[in-house]
Amino acid sequence: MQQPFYNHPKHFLSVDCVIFGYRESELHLLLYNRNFEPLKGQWSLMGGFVQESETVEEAAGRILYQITGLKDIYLDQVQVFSKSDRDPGARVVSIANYALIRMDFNDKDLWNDHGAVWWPIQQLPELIFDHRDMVTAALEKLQHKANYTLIGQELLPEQFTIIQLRSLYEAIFQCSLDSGNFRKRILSLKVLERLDNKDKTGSKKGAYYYKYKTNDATAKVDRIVRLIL
Amino acid sequence: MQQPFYNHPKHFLSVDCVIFGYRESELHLLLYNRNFEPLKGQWSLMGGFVQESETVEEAAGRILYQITGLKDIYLDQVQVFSKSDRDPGARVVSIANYALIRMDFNDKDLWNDHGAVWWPIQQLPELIFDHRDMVTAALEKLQHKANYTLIGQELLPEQFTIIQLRSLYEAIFQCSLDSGNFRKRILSLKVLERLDNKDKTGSKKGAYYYKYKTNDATAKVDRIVRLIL
DNA sequence: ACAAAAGTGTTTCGGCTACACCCATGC
DNA sequence: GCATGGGTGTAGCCGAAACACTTTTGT
Repeated sequence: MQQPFYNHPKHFLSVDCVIFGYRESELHLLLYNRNFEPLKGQWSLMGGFVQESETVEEAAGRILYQITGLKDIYLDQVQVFSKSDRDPGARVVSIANYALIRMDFNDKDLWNDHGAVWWPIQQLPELIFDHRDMVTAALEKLQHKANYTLIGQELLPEQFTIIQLRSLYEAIFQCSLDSGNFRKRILSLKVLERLDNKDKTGSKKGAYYYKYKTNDATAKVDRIVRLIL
Repeated sequence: MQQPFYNHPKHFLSVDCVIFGYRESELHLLLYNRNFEPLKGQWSLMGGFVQESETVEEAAGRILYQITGLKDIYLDQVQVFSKSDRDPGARVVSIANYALIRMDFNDKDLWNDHGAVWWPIQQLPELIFDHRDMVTAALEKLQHKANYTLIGQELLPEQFTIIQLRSLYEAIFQCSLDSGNFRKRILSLKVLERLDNKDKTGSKKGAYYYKYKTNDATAKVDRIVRLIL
């Protein structure tokens, strides 16, 4: 069955990143406008080729760093896309990843230089190749993650209110959640710590800020949102 | 950021298959004994290289066909493994997949020729490279799938009893499940159909055989086993 | 009749839902 | 005071867990 290496073909390997951000009760994606041929002017995910000595994860991190100037971004593998005609230029096998970043914590100049623009996820432009499928698969994976770990550290500011967290969940799952029940469920996980200051922008009373307690916020929990009814 | 294709390296791309089977209340893996150097005589997952014109899924299907003689095997992508030193022979990026097959439905000669042997998952031999990590990741993915769809079509015979199905779930999740509650939960999904014949091997009374109703057995359901307590 | 496994019923408990209600504050 | 959003309380319901109980049949 097996043959020596040199009898087998080699492939271009690329990494495409579905970069999620959150602002004003809506999920956003960071897309970029291709400033080179082919398909110049069209919208695409951030991507690049895997180099000789790096892992897929390192390649994705490198690409994110080039565009955002940020290191240690949360990254998760989604799926391999390998249809041989997916990229008309050449046979390229691509590994889709998704990343979570705080939209405010970024160097605007850097991504402006790259032609990167945040798009609300409900109104995405047309994307090249199979990038739209990558977005769909990445969103599913994000939903799953959000359901089994308390997400938000990566997408929200250091301090956030329970209301902001609920809005984030509503944006991720595209459904409305009962405010009282959501609060109780989240607080029962005991991973958030209430701070003394309040966010007064939303009301006169003000809403307490919370932050993640320790770094054990990655602890797995039973599902937060019941998806199938 | 982007450069033309020809400035980027190409990579060997392989596919490794974690092949699950089920027999006698235990999950098994189909492993093979390398009959070629390097590492001749050591145990490994089934694998092979992705060819020029095939997708990753096709490559995995082809490899499974070579070993089992079966087509249309259930296959699911697990994860990409890309550490540059994972295969000491060369830099090979590998995509782990898992497959589900019925252990009885197979051509023994075919896999004997390939040096393939079923191992109970509790007593696996040492595996080469990072194949052990692949098994772990595949099992997690299988657990997730089994929790959200009624699995078994791929692993059990056409006809099976609820008791067999429960044993399968106990093998997958490595825990014991209350027999009455499991039965009620499964039947409430309304995807199984009771047949008129019984399995008399386990008791004098006999246990009714069931089979999957239509092909909508892939319907998603709320979690069957609560994992986090 | 008895044993043993298959299958059903029943009780209890906890958590989730829905919604009503209190709280704090700026105007 | 009262409108507004933040936050808490609660009754009811549903499903899951635990386990007792019934059924079937070979010996």
